[in-house]
Amino acid sequence: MSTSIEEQWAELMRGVVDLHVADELKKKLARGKPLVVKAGFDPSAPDLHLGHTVVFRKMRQFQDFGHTVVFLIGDFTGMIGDPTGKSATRKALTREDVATNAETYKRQVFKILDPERTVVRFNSEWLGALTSIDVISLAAKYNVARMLERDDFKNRYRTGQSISVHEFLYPLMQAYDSVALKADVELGGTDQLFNLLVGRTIMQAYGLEPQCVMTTPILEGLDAKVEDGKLVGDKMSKSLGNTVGITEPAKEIFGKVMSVSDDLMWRYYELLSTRPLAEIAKLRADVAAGAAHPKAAKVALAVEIAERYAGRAEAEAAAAEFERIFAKGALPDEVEGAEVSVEGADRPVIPLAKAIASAGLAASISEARRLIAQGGVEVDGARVTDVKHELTVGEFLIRAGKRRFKRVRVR
RNA sequence: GGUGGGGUUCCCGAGUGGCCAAAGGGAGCAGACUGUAAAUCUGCCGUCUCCGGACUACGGGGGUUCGAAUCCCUCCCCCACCA
Repeated sequence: MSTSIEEQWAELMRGVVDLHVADELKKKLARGKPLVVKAGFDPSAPDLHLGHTVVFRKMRQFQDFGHTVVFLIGDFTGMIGDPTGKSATRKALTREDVATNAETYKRQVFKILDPERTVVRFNSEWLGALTSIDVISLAAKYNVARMLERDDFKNRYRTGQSISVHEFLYPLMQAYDSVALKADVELGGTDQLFNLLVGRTIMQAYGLEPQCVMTTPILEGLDAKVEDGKLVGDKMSKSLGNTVGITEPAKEIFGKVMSVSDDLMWRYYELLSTRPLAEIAKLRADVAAGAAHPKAAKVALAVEIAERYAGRAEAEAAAAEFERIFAKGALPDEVEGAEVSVEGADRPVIPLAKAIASAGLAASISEARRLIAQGGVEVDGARVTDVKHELTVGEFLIRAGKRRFKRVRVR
């Protein structure tokens, strides 16, 4: 806790979208006592990606300044189901599921968080103990008009779509978590703003000092692009296939980060890098002025991220291999093997297109033919453009496109 | 419950009897260029092929027709507005 409040402040505000209320937070920090920083997570199967890490990084910053982070697993609220549209009744998780998922969370999340300063809690602990009377008196502390201010509810109410009564209970339960934990700060994505603010109101109703609320942005997916000077793109999400999972191998993490557009790179720098903002700003200015190379900047970012989740040696190896394959056009470290059979004893050959398809280098023979015709195929280092090319018995190194290689044995 | 609008190739979306393997966009892939799997440009983008073609495809099933994604019947599923 030797860091000055001013220094803490600058880092803590980094990448933050909403903060309620700045003065209160300053006051809390000024007391010099470790704050209780809470963030809640759904107990369904966690498969964390970089998008989730934005809030984890913010949690880590608090830890680095000596504060205590409560990693709250919403096993009880998970049973209510987050009120988001009509997403069919979610299947209830068993106690074992929750326990397994919690372990998975820990394994992944401690790549970022400091285990020493993290307290893992489950909200069934206190929510499960509430009686009906308790729940009703909790419900009495908030009113429907304000509940309907939430965008999601507002829209559904306006258009006459259904809002189940229990959905109103979800934010209240989440708020009660803050009461139970006496949270000083609650963190969440911008989509959580309303729920987090309910926490403030409810805490006050229980006679507690209200928590401060801080939201972090929803990270754009790998495919985000810049149009008219603005970053546009969907959020990073598993179902959109534009994620980088934090348990992926270094090679994947590195390659995926490298595939991000130059514009998006700066956004990732801001939200995912641990480098000081001033340093990033300088790097960006240097790149813009031609004094620094954008590729070098991207490599540095990709290494930083890959290193954090896959280890230093792995990250460096991934970077080296990337350079070798894409910049110099050399072979990857390991080339997978595949076996294909010739057409028959009387004709001991196989059309190249067919070999490519059955070796799994192309989805179909037609696709393999196109690939050949377009000049995307090399056999033992020599480009083959003849669609009718045939391979005889033997072993060949086949390259299909830029990054698919296989050592194919024809027999 | 009533009324209206829909379900098309990976996604969005045009097509309302033959010129439709089906416009356009996105995604994806390849090539060129480069600074990278950025950006940009060009091309490809159902399957199989003895490269002549053949086959499969427009929610499911049935029918009309020489011929249907397009017309008719029926079933299933969505969405919008009204109560």
